[in-house]
Amino acid sequence: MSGDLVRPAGPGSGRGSGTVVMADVAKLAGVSPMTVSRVLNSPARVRRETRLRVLDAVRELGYRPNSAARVLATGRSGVLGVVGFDTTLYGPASMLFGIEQAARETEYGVTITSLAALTQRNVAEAVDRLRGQSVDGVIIIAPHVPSVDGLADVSAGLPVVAVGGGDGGVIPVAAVDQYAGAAAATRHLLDLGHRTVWHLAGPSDWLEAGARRQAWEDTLRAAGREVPPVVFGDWSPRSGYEFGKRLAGDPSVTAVFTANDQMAVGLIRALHEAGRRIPGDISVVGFDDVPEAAYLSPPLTTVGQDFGQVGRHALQLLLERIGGAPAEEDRRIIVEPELIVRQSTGRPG
Amino acid sequence: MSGDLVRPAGPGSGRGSGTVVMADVAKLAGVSPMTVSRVLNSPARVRRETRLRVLDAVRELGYRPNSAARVLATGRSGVLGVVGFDTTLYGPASMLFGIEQAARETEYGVTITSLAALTQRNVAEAVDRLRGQSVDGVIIIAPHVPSVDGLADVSAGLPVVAVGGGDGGVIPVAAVDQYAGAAAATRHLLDLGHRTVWHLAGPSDWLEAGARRQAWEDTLRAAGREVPPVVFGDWSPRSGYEFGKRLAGDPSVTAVFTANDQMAVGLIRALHEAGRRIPGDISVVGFDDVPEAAYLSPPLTTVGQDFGQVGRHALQLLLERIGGAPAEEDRRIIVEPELIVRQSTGRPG
DNA sequence: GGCACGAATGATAGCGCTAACACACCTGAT
DNA sequence: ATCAGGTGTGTTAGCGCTATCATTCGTGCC
Repeated sequence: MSGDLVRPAGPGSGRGSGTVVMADVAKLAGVSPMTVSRVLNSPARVRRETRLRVLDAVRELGYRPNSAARVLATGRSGVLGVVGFDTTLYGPASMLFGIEQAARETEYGVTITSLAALTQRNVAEAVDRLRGQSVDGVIIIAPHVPSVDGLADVSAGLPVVAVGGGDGGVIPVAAVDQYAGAAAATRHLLDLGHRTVWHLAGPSDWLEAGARRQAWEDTLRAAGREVPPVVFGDWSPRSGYEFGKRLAGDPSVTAVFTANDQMAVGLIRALHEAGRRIPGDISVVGFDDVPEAAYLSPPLTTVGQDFGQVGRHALQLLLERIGGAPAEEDRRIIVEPELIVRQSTGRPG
Repeated sequence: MSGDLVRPAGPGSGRGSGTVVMADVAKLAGVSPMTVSRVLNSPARVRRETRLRVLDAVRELGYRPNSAARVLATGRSGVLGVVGFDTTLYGPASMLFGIEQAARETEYGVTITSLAALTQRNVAEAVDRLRGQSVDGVIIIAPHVPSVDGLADVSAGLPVVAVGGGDGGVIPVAAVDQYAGAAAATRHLLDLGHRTVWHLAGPSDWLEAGARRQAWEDTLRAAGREVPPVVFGDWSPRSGYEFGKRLAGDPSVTAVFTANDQMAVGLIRALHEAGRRIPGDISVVGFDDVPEAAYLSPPLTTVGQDFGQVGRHALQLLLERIGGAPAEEDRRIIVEPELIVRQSTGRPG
C-alpha cells in the first residue's frame, strides 16, 4: 500500500469494513496471500495447521473472494450463460428452472439472457454478450430453426449446447424425443378407432413444432389414413380457440392433436361453446402435461416431458465440453416422453 | 502472448478465437489503450476522427471488452442479481421475465439464483453469493415471510429491493396491491348476492397469500357476513381439487375465492366431478389471470396482475438505489390489480 | 555428514481494464 | 510575444487474484 492517498473507487471504497481482501486475511493468519489462495483452491497443498489458521481468519473477517479478480487471473468464471426465449411459456420456463437447479449442485452460477425475437443475429449477439461476461459455457434454449442455424460459427472457442427440440448437428443437444411423443399421441387416437386425426401445429419455425407435425403426418400415412390440412397456431390458448371454432362446424372431425396443452385448452373451450362434447364427439390430445392438465374439464390426455431431466442432461453435456472433452460429433441425449391417457380421448361416435 | 502479431482477421466475421484485447485495437488504430477505453465509455471525450478510427479497429478485430477486467477496475459490474423461488409457478416466472426484459433495456445483465427452500439463511447465502459475483444490486422475488425478515442486515452496502407481496419496511418494494385485488374479488361475489364466500388460501407463510386471506376476511366482516374456516393450499391444482371434494358435499356453499388460478382449476374439476355446476351452483374466482384463464370451462373470473409492470418498477427502484438515492424511506411502488369478470361467477340459486 | 529430493511457503509478475494525473497542443485575450 | 484556459491524448499505477518460479525447510540415503 504505497500510494494509498489516491485510491480509485473500488468496490466498497472508503469504508474499512466494506472490503476485506485476501491480503487482510493473509496478514491476520500470518501467511502470504498466496497461501490463502491455495487454501481456498487446493487445500490439500497446504499443511493442515496452516490451513486451519487461514480458514479461521477467513471466517473472522467474513472474507469473500472477489470473483472478478479470480476470473481475470484464471480465465474461468464459474458462471454459465443461458439464452432463452419467451420464458413465460411453460416449456422454456421449466427448462430454465431445471438447468438452474442442476447448476446449483455443481457450484456454477447461471446468467440468463432472453430474447425478444429469435433471429440468428439475436442469438449470436446474446452469445457474444455472454462471452463478454466471461461465461464458461452457454446453453441455448431456443428450439427455433433460424436461431440454431449456423450457431457453430458464433460459438467459436466457447462451449455451447442446445436444449429442446434441437436437430443436432454440430453442437451437442439434450432434448425430448418429440417425434416419438407425437407419434404416440396420434397412434393412440387411431387405436381408439378414429378414422383420422387433425393437427394444430406450433409455429412453423420451431423445431419442436416441426418434429411433432412430421410425426403426426408420418403416423397417419403409415396407417394409410387421410392427412387433413395442417394449421399453425402460436402456442397460445387463443390460437387453439380459433382453430376450435373452425373445426366445430365440421361433423367429420372426431379427433384432434394439438402441439401443446395451452392450445388444447383453447380448442376445448371453442368446442364446448359449439356444443360439442369431449370426448363424446371429439377427442383431444395435447402436449407438455402442464400441472393443470390433470384437472381440466375434462382431464387432458397429453404427452409428458420431463424438463428437469433434460435440463440436467444439458448441463452434463456442457460440463463435458468445458472439461475439455473432444468436440465429439453429433453428441446428444434424448429423453423419452410419455403418453398420459386421461379423459379427453375416447372412442368415436 | 503480448508480442504476438495480430492475425489480420479474414474478410468474413472473425473466426479468430484468439482473444483480442484492448491493446490490439489500440495498436491497429494507432492510439493508446486509454483512448480505446475512452471511445468505449465516454465517446464524447474523443475527437470524432479518432473515435471512428478506433471503432473501425474494434469492428475489424471483433473486439469485445472483458467484463471481468472492467469490473475489477471500476467496481461496477453491470449485472444485477435476482433471487427467486420456484420459478415454475406462473407468478414468479412472469416476474423474472419482466425483470429480465426491463433490464435488457438498460444494458444491465441479470444473474439468477433460485432457492430450494426459502429460509432466511438461504436467502442470506444467495445474496452473499451474488455479492461475490460483484453484482451491482439484487432483486428478491421471495414473497415469503421468513425470507424477507432481517434482510436488511444481509444487504449491508449492497442495494436490494424486493418484489411481490412485500410488507415493506427497510427495503424498497414493488408489488401488486394484493389486498385490493382480493377485496375486489370477494366484494364481487357478495354483490352478486352470495351470502358468504369460502376461501382457499395459499401457503400461510407467503406474504401474498396472507394479504389475500386478510382482505377476504375483512371484506366479509365489513359486510357483516359469516367467515367460513380458512383452508390453506399449496398453490397447486391438486390442493384445489382436494378442497373442492370437501366442499362439494355442502349445499350451503355457493361461492369460493381461491388464492390463485391453478387452485381454481383443481377446485372446479372436483366440483364438476361431484355434479355441481359452475356458476349455476357455485361461483368461483381465482387470482393471477394466467393465459389459459379466459379459455377454461367455464372461463374463469379472476384478478389480473401486471407482472411485467411490477418487474419494471422493481428495476427502477433498484436503479435509484444504485444511483445512490438516499437510503431507506419505506420506498415502495404499488400496482393496482384488476378484477376480470368472466363466466365462472354468477348469481346464486 | 553431505547430498539429493520432495513438501510447504513466499516473491514476483501479470490477467485486461480504467482513474488519475501529466503532457502536449491549440485557441484567444492581454 | 505571453499567459490562462481549454481540448485531446498518453503515462502511470493499480483493482484482487493466481501461475510460475524461487526459496526454505525437513527428511532419507549412501
